[in-house]
Amino acid sequence: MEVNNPRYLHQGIHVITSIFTVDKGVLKVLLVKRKNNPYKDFWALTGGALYNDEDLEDGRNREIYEKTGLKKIEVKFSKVFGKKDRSPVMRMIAISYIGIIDASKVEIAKDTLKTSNAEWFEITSIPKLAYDHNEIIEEAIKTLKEEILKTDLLKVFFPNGFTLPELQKVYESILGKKLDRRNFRKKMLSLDMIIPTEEEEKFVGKKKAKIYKFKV
Amino acid sequence: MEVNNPRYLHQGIHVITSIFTVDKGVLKVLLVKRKNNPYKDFWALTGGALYNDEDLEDGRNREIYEKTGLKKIEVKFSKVFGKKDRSPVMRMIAISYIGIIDASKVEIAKDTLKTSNAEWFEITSIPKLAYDHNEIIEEAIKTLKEEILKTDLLKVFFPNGFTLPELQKVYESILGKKLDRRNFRKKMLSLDMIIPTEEEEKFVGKKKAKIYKFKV
DNA sequence: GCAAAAGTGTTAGGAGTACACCCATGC
DNA sequence: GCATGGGTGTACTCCTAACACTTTTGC
Repeated sequence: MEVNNPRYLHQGIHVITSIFTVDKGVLKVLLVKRKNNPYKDFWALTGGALYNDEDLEDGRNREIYEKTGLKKIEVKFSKVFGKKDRSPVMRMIAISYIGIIDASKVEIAKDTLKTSNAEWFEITSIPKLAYDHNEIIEEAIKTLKEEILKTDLLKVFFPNGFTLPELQKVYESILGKKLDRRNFRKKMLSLDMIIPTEEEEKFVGKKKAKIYKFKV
Repeated sequence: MEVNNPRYLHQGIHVITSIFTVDKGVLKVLLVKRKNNPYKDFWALTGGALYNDEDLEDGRNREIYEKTGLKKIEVKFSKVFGKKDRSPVMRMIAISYIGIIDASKVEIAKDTLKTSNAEWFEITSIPKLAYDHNEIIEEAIKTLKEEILKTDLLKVFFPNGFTLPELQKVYESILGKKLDRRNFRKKMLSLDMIIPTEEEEKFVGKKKAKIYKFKV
């Protein structure tokens, strides 16, 4: 490879994570406000340019940390975006991931080196974003809906266990549709992903539900 | 983004396609022999570095063309490879795709600007390849097995239609296992991907099989 | 006793898998 | 008539989806 061929110069890799949460039954995505050009003062997904001395996964985690203060987020790959003009500065490829956290349990840094704000936006009211991030979010939402049916991504909401009705509400919020209680229960138990505990809910003005946990 | 931050410099994107074929019931992958460093005289998958003035898909097609003379290959995305040291020259991310062609119907250029040879290798006897291409092929084979069950990638073998036993043999070669004739037929017909024609096989010393075509 | 939410079982349809026999052809 | 390979049907299992009644609790 002729490193100095001008056609190879000035290329980079964006590592971008669509971080979701469910807040009072509503699916939201975390957006940060950019301090710098390009797209100064635009809202954007968390992410940025990969360094040339770090693995892809490390760069992604670093970007999440730098722009939100969050560490150790479990993510899944979503898609690659490679239009030549997707960045106005230079040629950037984007590798897109999804993650999900419990917004009520974490503190998001609102003012960082590169961001002046951070907010949770309902996915039905996302503003015009920097770069092609609107398109990236759309694909990320599709990936999210597929992944929660195959993995235990949602365990972040229930570090101390959950009742099946609670879990079902989170699924319904993300999938955007009602599920049948009996079928949901059957499905979850058949996936071999959760186990019942001896505990029950407390202090509720109704029948107490049994508490489950995700398997380790 | 500070374009001149040294940590952003010298990065590039490999666009790599594992091109498969089935030849006399054996799954093979196309490898080319490199003329230049790094990995001079090593066998490698078809692919190379993306230019900074072309879309990802265009770069992938250009690389296939430059290294094999092939045009218009339909491909599917496989995986991203992002270890920081996967190239000894500079930091390169690899975007990996799969494709499949009928080796008997195309002429592969054996001597190009960057390659001194091109051969079909059985996937059970692949040599030590350039870069991390051995790992990329392994993942590509997984992707291939998934995709042929969901898409009409195999239509390249049958431009003039096919009988179900013929099609089944190709599936068996790729999946590496025998399939039940009755179940295969049911599955194929239920996928709504093929349609029967009025024709039959000719000149065979046995019962004539009906000829099918892939839907447009 | 009543409102609120949890828990439970059955049935029907579709997909996958396993398996055995008859049919058309060329020799 | 026999060897070769094509064509077909049935039964079982599993998963999905639709659907209604009973139980526990707090007030």
